[in-house]
Amino acid sequence: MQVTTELLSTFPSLKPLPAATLEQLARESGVQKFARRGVVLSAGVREEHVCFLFEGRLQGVDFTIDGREVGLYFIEPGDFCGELGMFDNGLQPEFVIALTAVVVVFIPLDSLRSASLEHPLLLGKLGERLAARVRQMTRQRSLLALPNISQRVCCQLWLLVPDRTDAAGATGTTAIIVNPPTHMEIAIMLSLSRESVSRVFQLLQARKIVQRDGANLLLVNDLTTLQRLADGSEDL
Amino acid sequence: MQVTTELLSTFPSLKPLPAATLEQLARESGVQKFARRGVVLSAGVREEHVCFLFEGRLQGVDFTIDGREVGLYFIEPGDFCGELGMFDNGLQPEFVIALTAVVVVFIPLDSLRSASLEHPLLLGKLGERLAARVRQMTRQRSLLALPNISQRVCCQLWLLVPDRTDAAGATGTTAIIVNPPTHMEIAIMLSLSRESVSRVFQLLQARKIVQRDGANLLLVNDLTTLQRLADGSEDL
DNA sequence: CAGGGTAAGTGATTGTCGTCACACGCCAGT
DNA sequence: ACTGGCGTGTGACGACAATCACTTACCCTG
Repeated sequence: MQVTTELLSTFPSLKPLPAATLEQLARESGVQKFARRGVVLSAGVREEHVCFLFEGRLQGVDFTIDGREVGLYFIEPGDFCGELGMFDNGLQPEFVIALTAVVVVFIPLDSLRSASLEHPLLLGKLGERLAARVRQMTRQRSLLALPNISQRVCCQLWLLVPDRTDAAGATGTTAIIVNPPTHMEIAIMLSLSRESVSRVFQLLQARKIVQRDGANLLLVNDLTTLQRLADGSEDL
Repeated sequence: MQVTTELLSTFPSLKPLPAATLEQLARESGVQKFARRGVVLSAGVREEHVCFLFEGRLQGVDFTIDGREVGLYFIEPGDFCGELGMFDNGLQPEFVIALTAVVVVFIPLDSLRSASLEHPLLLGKLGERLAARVRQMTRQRSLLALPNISQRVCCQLWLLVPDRTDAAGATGTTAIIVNPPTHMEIAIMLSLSRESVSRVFQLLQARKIVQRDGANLLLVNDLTTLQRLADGSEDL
């Protein structure tokens, strides 16, 4: 399908590029749709494109030797993935799959490489993204070391809260998580069983800390307590 | 302490740089020694240096909210850490501590930045390093999801084997790990208790798969079986 | 409206791993 | 030679999370 410069400039990392460069990129790129559970990038192969997410939600996943699914990170619209190939010649380390129906733009690594030669800014953006990945993975790694399972779930939930601030009370005590991950998705992010996640959610709902609102809305009624549960100063 | 260009050129990432650049870097850098357990880089602060390891061994560690230590990666001589600051303006995400007495060279971010403006190669090296970090963390993450504890330990052990190849038998069946991590260090890498690691090692030693040789040498007598244990085709 | 797929809730059971408590050997320092 | 610290080995015990096996609810889609 045809890619327009307008489409490309919806992506924050590409927007600063001059029109001519965007046109060049647009010519060499392609749009693609995937259904839920579709495999957008495959692990173990040399992916020759960076994948920009226009619509929907992606997840980076890996698999253990014994076939267990492992959740790594989420990708939201406007963000991208598969940028590792820009930095070395290795293989794509993880799968990227569609959590919902998605629309993505594939830009060839080569095109981005030549674009970034003229516009180091672009390379900078890619570097920032990679650095953010490392930070996110480090945070997630310490989550996994929490021996208390409820705390782990609460921490993850806390990380899903949009624009949380460190000062708990200051921000008001309620928030909304749109399109929250399913229990299963949370479970594989935290190396837990789905049932365990489900049971933690039962407790959270019983204490009115969170509350479902339809299929794709999760209300966090008591941010303060959630944070206290997350940082371990309170037990569920 | 004074840094010489000879010292800097022992580092593979810096060696390709022209002499003039190395001299400039040398003038702005410093050597420092740390005792075992010394804190080389601190999490949560803006580190203004990249840290090149000349001698000894470093480990990246983080801490959970409840104070548990989390092992992230090892740094061997010739390699470096703290390069995240080159890519964004964020804080150092993890601690880097000395596992043995170490000698490190601190090069200011600013110096590296100006050097990399003239020599994009250097930036490339830093990018490769970052990409390698992401790959390593991804691999480690799937390790953590293994439900079987012995398999987890065996996998980690397998990763510690120098120049292992995928073809198990082809490489001969024995290897040597120099300065193997302590049980405790392995435990925090895998989010296990020290005792559990100890017990797995007992089994491995009973089956003559590994064998200690003095304090700082671990012989892997049966690489083939170790690999089978690691990939789950055999149980301990 | 039936039917199938997916998400979620729940109880019973089992196995495992962390914790605690201790002992041992080794080495460096005084 | 005594000490203290550290790395390690080991048993007993209890807590707790995974697993299994259902059920329920909620959609799409035909």
